[in-house]
Amino acid sequence: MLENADLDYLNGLNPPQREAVENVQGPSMIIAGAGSGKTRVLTYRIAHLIKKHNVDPFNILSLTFTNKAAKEMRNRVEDVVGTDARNLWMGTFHSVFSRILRSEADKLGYPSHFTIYDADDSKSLIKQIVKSFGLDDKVYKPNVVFNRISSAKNRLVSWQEYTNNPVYLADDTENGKPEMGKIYREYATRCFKADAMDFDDLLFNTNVLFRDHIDVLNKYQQRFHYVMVDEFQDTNISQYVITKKLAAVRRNICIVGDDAQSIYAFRGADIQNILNFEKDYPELKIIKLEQNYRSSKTIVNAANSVITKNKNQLRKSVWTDNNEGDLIELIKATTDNEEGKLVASAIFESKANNQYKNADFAILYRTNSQSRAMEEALRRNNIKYQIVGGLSFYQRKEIKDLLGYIRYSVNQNDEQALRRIINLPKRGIGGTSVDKLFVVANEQNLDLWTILENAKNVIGGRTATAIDGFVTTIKSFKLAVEKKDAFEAASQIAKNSGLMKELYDDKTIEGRNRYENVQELLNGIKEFVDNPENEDKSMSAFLQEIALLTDADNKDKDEDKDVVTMMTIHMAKGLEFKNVFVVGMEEDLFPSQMMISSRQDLEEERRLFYVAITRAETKLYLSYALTRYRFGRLKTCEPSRFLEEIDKDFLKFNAKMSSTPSPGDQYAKTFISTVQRTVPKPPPNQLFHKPSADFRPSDTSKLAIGNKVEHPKFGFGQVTEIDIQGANKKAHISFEKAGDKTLLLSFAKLRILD
DNA sequence: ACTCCAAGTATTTTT
DNA sequence: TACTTGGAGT
Repeated sequence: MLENADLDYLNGLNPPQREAVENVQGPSMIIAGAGSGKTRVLTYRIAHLIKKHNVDPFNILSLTFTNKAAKEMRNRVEDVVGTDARNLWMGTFHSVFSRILRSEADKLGYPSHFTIYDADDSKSLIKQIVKSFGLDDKVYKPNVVFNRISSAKNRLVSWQEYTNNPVYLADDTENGKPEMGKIYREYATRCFKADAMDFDDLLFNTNVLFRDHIDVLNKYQQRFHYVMVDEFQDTNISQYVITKKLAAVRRNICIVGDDAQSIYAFRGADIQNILNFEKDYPELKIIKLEQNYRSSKTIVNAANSVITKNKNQLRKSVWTDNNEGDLIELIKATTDNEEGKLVASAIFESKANNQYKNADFAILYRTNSQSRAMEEALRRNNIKYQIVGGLSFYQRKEIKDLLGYIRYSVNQNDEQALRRIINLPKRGIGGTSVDKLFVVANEQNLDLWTILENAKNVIGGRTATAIDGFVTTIKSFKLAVEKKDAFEAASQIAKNSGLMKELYDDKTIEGRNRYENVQELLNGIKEFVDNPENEDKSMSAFLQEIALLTDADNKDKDEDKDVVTMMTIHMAKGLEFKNVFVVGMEEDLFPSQMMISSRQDLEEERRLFYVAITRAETKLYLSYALTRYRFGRLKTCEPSRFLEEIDKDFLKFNAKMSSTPSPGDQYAKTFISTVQRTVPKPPPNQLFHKPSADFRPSDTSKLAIGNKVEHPKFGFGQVTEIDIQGANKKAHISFEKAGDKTLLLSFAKLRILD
């Protein structure tokens, strides 16, 4: 038996938390409200399994949403149970199952050193396919095609099923993209030929593996006695099926989630998974964690007042014992730049008044492009900051270039890597030649490497010589990668590929930066090799590891720095800050203009707002601008509808708002009175008109009385009058459903129909 | 084959 | 605005 002191960690838990920790046998579902101590519960639960129930860490599988969360949780478990925690199977779905796929790859016809295509690789491959099919890439936009394929895979629809299913074809035809199935097929085939899997394949192929190889499934079912899944609301069907199968024998599965924080439906996440879970496990134990330890009463209640506007949600009431706290401060700015200025000075003041550090502040926004104005203002005020996300380290050109060489040295079938590096640095192998090589490879059904080795048979003089040189280089790299550890091989590749020299010769500031970035990558590889926890020090092991890293995972180096953190709301999920600014609270920006056409999308957007609010511990600021630069043009903005959805009792207007009058100011005034009087919302048909697929704003300068028009929100209507007051041209339009409106032509988005 | 310039187009979120 | 793409010229 264990000493009581060993189970000390149980004492700090409230009753439902404690129940969640102690209830380890059988299936359980923990609905964890924001700030309810979820991570604590999860780590203690794992610790409890190890300490109280003597479970071997090797038999515990814990799946998280980000690498960062996994790392943090492992460390916290280690604090309780010691170094045993290192043997836990802990990581993201993608990283855990890519590891499993790596060791079982041969069963699927893949080599164990298969490449992982990132989204850029996937999209450029799609682009090439669309082009080779002679299709219009304005119709078959890489992004759209990629999302379609991705969502098929996430629902476990293979290209075979896709192309055989008339429903998909009908759907695609209706959308003007009847060739979608053929593209999916070609895409999947090309990935397979390249020994490559994209992100979705990692999960899709795990499903294939478990479906077609019962012995393999069995092995892992026996291995994982206990399965835990964090952020369950963000799982897609593919992930759901994997966990269900893994836990099918022992049924010791624990899922943790919060439907109110589901913000990845756009990527295939399905809240339905939570409901299905109840059906799959009738003996399911449901535990709700509803006490919030993070935020003030004001913040918790404000968040609640917002989320109740959503129709689709599980019943749950989050509450807190914390102080009332300050009111939520509303900041109105004239322009996006002024918004930055006001945020910076609010931070400056708050620091002075409350002895806060920079690290006590976070600025959250809907889109990465909003960081610019904030950055500038903070820099001018000498406030140190860091931006998390955006262009990640591994997405920089110089890094991708070197990784391209490394990837191709590991896997000569990696088509996308080859395309990137074959003429880099310039060696006289142009696009036409490369295309020709691909065509020949296809015709003779040979792999590209073979064609390259025998280039003389395919292509003339100079180019063939250049290709020979390239092949020789790669052969030496191939040898290095096979014989040496990752660091030695990478150093050799960096030097002998000519990439380093080219960067070194570039003496501009950006050039210096790029050179340093490559150095940093090499340092990273050195660290990887020197880390005793990594048994496999090969280049291909390193590639596997970094393919799934994101910017957020890399930032722990700077964690002790005293800086203001800026990031998108998506990236902020799971984090908390004393003071939070949510900026850009404007219609069409937040909620995003692409998310207002359906109830479901709007609800996801509202959950995103809920996530943003609940990041704050003591004080929340919401800001909006009346005008903002978008696509290089100044746009007039309306305050976000979400502002009206917060119970007015929790709001306070900032006294030092901009005094400069501006054309959009009327909107702010009407809005203020709206907030104070809680005026009824615009009728739903106004909000939920779905713009036609081909909606594109017309040039409204030619707009005339009698024109029929379409407006993205108001729907169809007819122009009844046009009046010009100075520079302002207004059109009176009678809409079929939304009634009569007067619109400023300088910013109304109208499509002229006749 | 490469370089440069003009024109076009895009900004939602990410493992 | 800022990046990518396509075309012309070398």
